Amino acid sequence: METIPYQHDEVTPVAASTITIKDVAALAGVSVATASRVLSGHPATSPDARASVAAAVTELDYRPNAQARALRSTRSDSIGLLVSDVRNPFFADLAHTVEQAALAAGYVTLLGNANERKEQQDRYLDTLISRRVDGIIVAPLGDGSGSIRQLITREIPTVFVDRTVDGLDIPSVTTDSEAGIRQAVQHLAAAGHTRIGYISGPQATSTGRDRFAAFTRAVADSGLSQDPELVYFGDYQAASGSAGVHALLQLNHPPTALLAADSLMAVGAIAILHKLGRRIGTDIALIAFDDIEWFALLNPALSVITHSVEDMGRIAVDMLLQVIDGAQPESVVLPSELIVRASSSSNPTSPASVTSQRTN
Amino acid sequence: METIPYQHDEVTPVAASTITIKDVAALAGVSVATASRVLSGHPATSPDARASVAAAVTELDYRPNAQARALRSTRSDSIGLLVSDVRNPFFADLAHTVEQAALAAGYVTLLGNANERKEQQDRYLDTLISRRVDGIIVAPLGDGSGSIRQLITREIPTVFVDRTVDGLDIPSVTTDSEAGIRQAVQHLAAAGHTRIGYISGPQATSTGRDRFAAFTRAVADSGLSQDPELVYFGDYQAASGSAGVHALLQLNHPPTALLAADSLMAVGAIAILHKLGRRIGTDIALIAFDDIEWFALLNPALSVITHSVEDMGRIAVDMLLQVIDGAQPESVVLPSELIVRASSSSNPTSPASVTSQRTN
DNA sequence: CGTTTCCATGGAAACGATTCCATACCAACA
DNA sequence: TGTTGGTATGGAATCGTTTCCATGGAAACG
Repeated sequence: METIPYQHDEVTPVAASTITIKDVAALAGVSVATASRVLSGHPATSPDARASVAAAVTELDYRPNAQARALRSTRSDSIGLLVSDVRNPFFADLAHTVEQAALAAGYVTLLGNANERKEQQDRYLDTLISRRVDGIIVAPLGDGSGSIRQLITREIPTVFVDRTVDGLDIPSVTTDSEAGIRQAVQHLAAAGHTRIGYISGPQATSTGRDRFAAFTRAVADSGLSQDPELVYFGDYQAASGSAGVHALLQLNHPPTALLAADSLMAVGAIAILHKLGRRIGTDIALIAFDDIEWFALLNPALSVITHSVEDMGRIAVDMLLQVIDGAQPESVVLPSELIVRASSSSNPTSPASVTSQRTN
Repeated sequence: METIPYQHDEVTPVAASTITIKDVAALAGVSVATASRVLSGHPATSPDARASVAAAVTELDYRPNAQARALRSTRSDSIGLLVSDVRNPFFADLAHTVEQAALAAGYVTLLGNANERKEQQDRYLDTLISRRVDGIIVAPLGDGSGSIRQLITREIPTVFVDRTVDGLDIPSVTTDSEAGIRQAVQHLAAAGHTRIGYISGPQATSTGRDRFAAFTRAVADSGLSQDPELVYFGDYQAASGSAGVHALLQLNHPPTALLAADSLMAVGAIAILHKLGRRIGTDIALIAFDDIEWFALLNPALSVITHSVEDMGRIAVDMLLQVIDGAQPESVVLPSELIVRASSSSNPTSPASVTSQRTN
């Protein structure tokens, strides 16, 4: 691809490998100290100094070195956001909200991706700590072991988001899965389902445990089958959703309805149900935790348990700023709610789900 | 939420507000210089020194200050990735691939989100430059004005990804849209469509321009209608996909097939087509640029023009590492290809698309 | 045994900002 | 006029590293 090399069609500084505040001060005819004061908006500066420094800055096209500034002032004006999986639309949305909210407050966001793996989480935590970010928002994974403990020992401002870690006293903003899951189970029970298959998240995450516990309670309270075989433990990734459906449909008494604990596993579930020729909303009911924009575009539209990712991100940033300021904000629990669409409209008398069909 | 305060159930360093290399050196009984050499793997160190420093490091749980290191060594071991929109699954996947590839090469990735807006792109570029990242991968927006010019004047290692900017001599990895779009148009022409509506990306992006040009050429070469009214200019966001469908269907001679220039606009298009009761693949054909995993799960499954985001991310990181090492890699152009699914199986004789239906 | 070579080491100077402290100036007051 | 007080300024220390340079000792060579 031929491109025209850069042309000097306007006055640009020569070479300018590295321009420091010293150069600015020299050109402005003031000391480094004064230049620094002007640049950081210190009140004790004369109009003269402000003018000449400003002129020098634009002429030299000076950009302060954030490293040096952070080293001396112990603030980096950056926060870290550690999510479990950027490809999960829920976390992509969260990243977007957090990043925008942080930017508005004058912080840049460093995004890390744990890939649902503890060692990657630890690696990124170490990196973020090493870079001396001013605070960290993390959707944690695992128990309190490993690098996560340093958040406490080093007193690094931290907020947990979506998930928590038992035994760590860190403010969090999470979702109350209980309400949404209860509504979903009751909704399915009302349609006559007695055997609901549950594709659970990993028990190494608090959401995995909480949602599973909520499901267990709801099933018991509604008098439905508590057959442990109806629960498949996945890992919040699409492939495990497929595997879960596969396993559950092979049971002697397969479920007539399915509840997937997150959106990616729901995607996996839908994919394999399509492949097996099971009609969602007709042969089998399906509800997913997490609302994704295009879930409503599926045919049939997917019933979901929704919770506000915008609120979660915004509040998390808000809380983190408070922690950075030395406050100790209360943890926040956001509501969840069932949205009924066509995918959960089937009832258990549909023909295809009565007999168990072996698939390979 | 009651949690048990952190317990000292193992030997942990006291308080440890900030542990520097000086503390490590003191405990190890060596000088700071030696400690530094051991830590950075300098060959000129004795086994004794290595052992005692290593012991001190673990005992104190020392983490080097990345700011200070970067300040002195002018390397930050970090790269910046500036994408147009994290919520776009294509860029989420790209972010994931880039981040993993960079991590493998020992770099952390700072993710910025331009939100398809030039001022946010400039803001993030300034920030990344300020933080002295070792290199930048950016899916650029707009012309060569604003902060983007600094990438050249400051000689910052940069690679363009997905998009380019005219007149800037920077290596890039992009997709050859031509082939895929030509296949799509020919496929639709073969089914008898003569009026294809095109929901274009913004002309401020190179992909927006390239794909539009490719569409125009393909339509001309296939002898189809070149009516300029059949083109709607969107902004790569979902809402503009809806707006585009709305506008195109209101024409006196509405199109019988639609081609959307990216996945988000396709999502918007699908949403409004559902709402209007137009059956995709029956009343109207639809093809989208960008393949997203769940596009195949839609009913009818969506025909797409696919290109490999994994290759793109991997190659971009690879090229950036080369540029950082002082090389000048050649730009890479990846292929695109049509995948035919059910959404483009309709032909123009379907009833609903013959008359123009006013909608509001 | 004397000289050269090599290697491990420590002192100290950077890196580029912020910030403490002392100073010089000017206005205001007694 | 002499003291006070406030304000703008510059010099210099500092943040936590890396790295240059000099040094000392041991090994290797003649």
